[in-house]
Amino acid sequence: MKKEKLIKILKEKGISPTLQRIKIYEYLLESKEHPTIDMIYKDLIGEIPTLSKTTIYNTLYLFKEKGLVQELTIDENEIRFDARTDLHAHFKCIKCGKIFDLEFISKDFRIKNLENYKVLEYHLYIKGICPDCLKSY
Amino acid sequence: MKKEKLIKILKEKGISPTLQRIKIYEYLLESKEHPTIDMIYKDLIGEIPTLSKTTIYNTLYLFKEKGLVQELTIDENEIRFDARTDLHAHFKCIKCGKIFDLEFISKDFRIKNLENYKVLEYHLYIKGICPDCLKSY
DNA sequence: ATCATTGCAAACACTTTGCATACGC
DNA sequence: GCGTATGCAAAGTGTTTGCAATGAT
Repeated sequence: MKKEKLIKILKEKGISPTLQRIKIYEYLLESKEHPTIDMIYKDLIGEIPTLSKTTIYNTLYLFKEKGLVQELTIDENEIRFDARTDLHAHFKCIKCGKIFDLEFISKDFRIKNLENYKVLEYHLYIKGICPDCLKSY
Repeated sequence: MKKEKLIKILKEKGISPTLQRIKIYEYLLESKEHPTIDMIYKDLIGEIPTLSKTTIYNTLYLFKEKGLVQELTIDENEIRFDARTDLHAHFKCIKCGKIFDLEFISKDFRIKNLENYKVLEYHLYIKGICPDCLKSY
């Protein structure tokens, strides 16, 4: 995605497009890995040598607040972020630790008494072994 | 549930029924709160004054390995455990932090290419505001 | 000059590890 | 007595906080 487009998206959400924010958002969009804070940090510190993890935390929680990213809690230890905010499922491989996006063909789950709750987020997490790890068994 | 029954269940799973393990399992079964390690610790330290968190960790991961409990990752900060291992959904209230069990009326979600993966666990997590917190708005 | 943003360093909180002690057959 | 279970203390890891420095208008 072009840098101008990214800046436009950030501005539309009311986020002032600083270098750090642009780079972090760009990274999230391009990475298909649902990166952790640490992954983002390690990959961007080359480009932005003064980058701190604090800024990444600040930025991602700001993005989340503005509805630009979603936070995943599929992982036991670390928080992960996803720039896709539409409804899709996530698969975590217990062998390699990777997290994959999965698409719904149909999603018709009805839940008892859910009308009494105010729903803000849905997360479907599936854990198991991914195709690659199954092969090398 | 009677203590004898608990001991029987533990033995059937190949877990030697020590006092700590019985109490922790009993607590999990009776609590509807999907407690964190800390909640278990605080509530049982009165009964078992020498109890340590290490033992609670050991015990719960042993239980998990034996299929007696499931681990929830709905929470950002803490791991929670649930003695119900059948498929049901979990709701986390972002106001009060409580976690509720929700029952499926129907669950027909089909996911693209899932046949390439080996599925071990499903988790449906919903976040929002619970009925009680909605009232006091 | 003022306000927002960044980022270092310290503090925190939860979890894991190492190892010595205690328990049970 | 020997293997298992327990639990203290220390270390480890991810996250949050306080605050000073920087940057933008």
